[in-house]
Amino acid sequence: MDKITPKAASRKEDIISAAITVFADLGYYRATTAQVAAQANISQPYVYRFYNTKEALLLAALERSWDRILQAFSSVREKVKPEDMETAFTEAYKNVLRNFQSEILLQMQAQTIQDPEIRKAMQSGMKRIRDYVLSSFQQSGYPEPEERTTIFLAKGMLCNIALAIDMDELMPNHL
Amino acid sequence: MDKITPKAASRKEDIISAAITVFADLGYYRATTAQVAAQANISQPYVYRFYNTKEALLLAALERSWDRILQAFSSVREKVKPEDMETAFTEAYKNVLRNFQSEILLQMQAQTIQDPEIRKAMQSGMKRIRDYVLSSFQQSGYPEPEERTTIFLAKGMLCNIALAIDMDELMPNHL
DNA sequence: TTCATTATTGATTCATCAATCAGTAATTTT
DNA sequence: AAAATTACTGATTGATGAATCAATAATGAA
Repeated sequence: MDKITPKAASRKEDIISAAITVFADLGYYRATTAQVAAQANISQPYVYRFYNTKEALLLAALERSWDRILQAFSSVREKVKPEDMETAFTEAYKNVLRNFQSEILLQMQAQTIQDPEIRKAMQSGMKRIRDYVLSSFQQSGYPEPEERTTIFLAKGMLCNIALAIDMDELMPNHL
Repeated sequence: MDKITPKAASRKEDIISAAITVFADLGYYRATTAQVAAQANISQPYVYRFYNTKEALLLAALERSWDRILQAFSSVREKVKPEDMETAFTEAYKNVLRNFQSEILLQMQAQTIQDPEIRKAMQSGMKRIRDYVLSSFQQSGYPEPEERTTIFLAKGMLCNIALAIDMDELMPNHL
């Protein structure tokens, strides 16, 4: 039956946090479940009580990282005047980069993993973000919202890279 | 003394090609030197006659991938009128993506590898490209060449991602 | 307190892989 | 054709890691 007790639920969260840190730092394939366990202060086998495979853990970690970005944008959309939408989104993303670097690095890792399950997760995450940004730009009455969305996303991706390889010169000016 | 015979030089190239394919496909850490060797039709130990470590092989592969892009741009710059520069660069990059997908995927992999040697290689590769594009845009008399270079690179990076996760909707229109 | 459920781990397994070594074939030089 | 150099491989090693199992501790209910 395996009921989900509060304690177990919080363990799951701990493990995801640990996985994000370790995977981002070492790379998914090089990182070991033992390192994730250590980071979460539990034993290696116990990880498998919550995630049946290393890949399931990666998927959970990715889900959190996509939720994070969407959450950041959606908390902005309520508060801000239409004409400030893009600037506000940019600020929101800057904060995600500052406070959740590892989640972004993890996404970058996952971009190049060819496994179908991972690929699906990345596609759907990317689509959620794009759709949200596009519809926000449309609602804000921006001209050429598609092109503007593309450029917004493109700058975001360049930003990720600048962060990952530690090259400030690469950062888009205002980001 | 280990003189470099023509045969050895061509073996080195074969191994790099094989490494690019295998690393891009499986990921650097998951890929094995035996798989690289198989792809190059040689035995696994023989790889080590040319590259002393797996990482040295990755560095060589990365160098080729950066050279490829610079080569593509520089062969364009000679042939094209200043006002067509950006469009021509875009076309040139499109061709690289078409014909050397694996090299791009490999670069994406390397973006998230934290090792100092790899990081240095990525920084210097990225810098070479950016400097070349920027100076080309400047020579072409484009207004705001920095901003234009940034957007050009940003769209390129988004393009890479669209390729990697197989999402055509993400592709910048004209690319 | 006893029983049941939930939380957790030590020890192990089986597989895999980077790197080395010690040697054999092929080719070139003399 | 012998010697020397270059090309190449089989076998091995030592380490490591995902996943499983069998068990023990802790917690809560009856």
